[in-house]
Amino acid sequence: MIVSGPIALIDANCMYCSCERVFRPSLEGRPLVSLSNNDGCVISRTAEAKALGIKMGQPWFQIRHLEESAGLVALSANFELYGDMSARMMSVIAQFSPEQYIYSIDECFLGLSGFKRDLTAYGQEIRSRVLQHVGLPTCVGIADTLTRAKLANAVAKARPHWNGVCDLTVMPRGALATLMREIEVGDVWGVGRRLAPQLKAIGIETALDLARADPVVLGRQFSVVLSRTIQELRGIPCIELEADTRRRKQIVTSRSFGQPVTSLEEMRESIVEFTTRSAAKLRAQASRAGAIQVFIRTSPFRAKDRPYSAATVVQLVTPSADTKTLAAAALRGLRGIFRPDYRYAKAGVMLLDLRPEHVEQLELFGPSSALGGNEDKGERLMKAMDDLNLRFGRGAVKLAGAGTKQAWSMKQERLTQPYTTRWESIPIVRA
DNA sequence: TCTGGGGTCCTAGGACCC
DNA sequence: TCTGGGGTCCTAGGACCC
Repeated sequence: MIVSGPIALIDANCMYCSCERVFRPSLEGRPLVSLSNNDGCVISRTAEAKALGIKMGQPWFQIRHLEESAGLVALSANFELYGDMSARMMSVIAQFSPEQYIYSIDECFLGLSGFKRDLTAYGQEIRSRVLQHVGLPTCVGIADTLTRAKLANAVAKARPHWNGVCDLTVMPRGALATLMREIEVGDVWGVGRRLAPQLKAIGIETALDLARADPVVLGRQFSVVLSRTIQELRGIPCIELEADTRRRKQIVTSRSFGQPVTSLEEMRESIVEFTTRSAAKLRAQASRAGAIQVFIRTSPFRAKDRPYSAATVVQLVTPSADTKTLAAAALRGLRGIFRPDYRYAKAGVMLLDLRPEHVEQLELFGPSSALGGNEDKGERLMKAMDDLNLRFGRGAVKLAGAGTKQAWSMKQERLTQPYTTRWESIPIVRA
């Protein structure tokens, strides 16, 4: 979708931290970070935290001292809250265009072709309505290609005098060139930390340098992805967004453990748990998996531990969305790769070869649902499990194999309430 | 002591086919 | 000294994104 005409990219400012501030206004103006699972590292930071020199992805233990010395506040990531706030934000933004593409939890593209109006003013309207209805601050970038819209958004965010909206479609060529000369090549969407130094080595330092480079030559030297980025920077659209984003091509559930796992018993529990979660996501998108991958590994950061990392893919005879079937396959895979006497730091499962549930390839040998197998009963059981877990919270009903103690589960010592999704957590304001 | 999780796309190379 | 050529499919790994 979104093939031509102006595109807006709307993106929440430090989304996770802003969500927390909505429900704890006292955090306004203070340095605040949101921590990844296991309270491992920083995944969102406010301007005040950034000013303290805190980097994206920085390990928490390295900056912990700033709590005392600089009044830093750190909270465990509360994805239940952020997901719900995201849905609210997206539905407000959807009121502004029939063409919306949700790109991630905190940003979406809007198609604005045919809009005969001042787009900068329109961007301001979007910002103020999202702020009023959801409480989240946003920035808006407008341009003729996705890559330029990303660039415009970054400018709107970084430079206060734009007041949160930057529209490149009305910018004179000379001014645009000047702007692009001020942006490092590594900050261009699609140029990551591997590519950036290589480009700089051949004299391409800024977004403008990249826009003026030869897409054919660089395409050959690096990749077609980069040549598309160049075209997009020049204002020629060539990156397509898929209309159907809801149906994933693979589903992963993995976690770092709160404490090292050494026993097969505990590892089996975690694998059943991860499979359970993946299978629920699979059913929610009405798909089945043709294969499941299991992976386990020790910590890459602990020099004292002997390193070990392994993965294996187990093919299913018939594609399935049944938690029991998938868990059995995952445990078979685990048996093949598990080695005793290692301190495992992380494990996960990945559902692969996904296909819509109504497309069924019958098994050549053996029973199948169409031939009077057990599938129907299993499907009803899964549906009942999903319904119960939706109503009473995830984990209300699960396989016994997932264990009840879950000593390996992650640390979340600074978790806030899911203010918008649980009755008992809804904030009550006393006058 | 303590370093996240979930995705997509592209490419190179091997297996296999005629 | 001699060793085909062209195609497809699959997988692992790399790069990128948020």
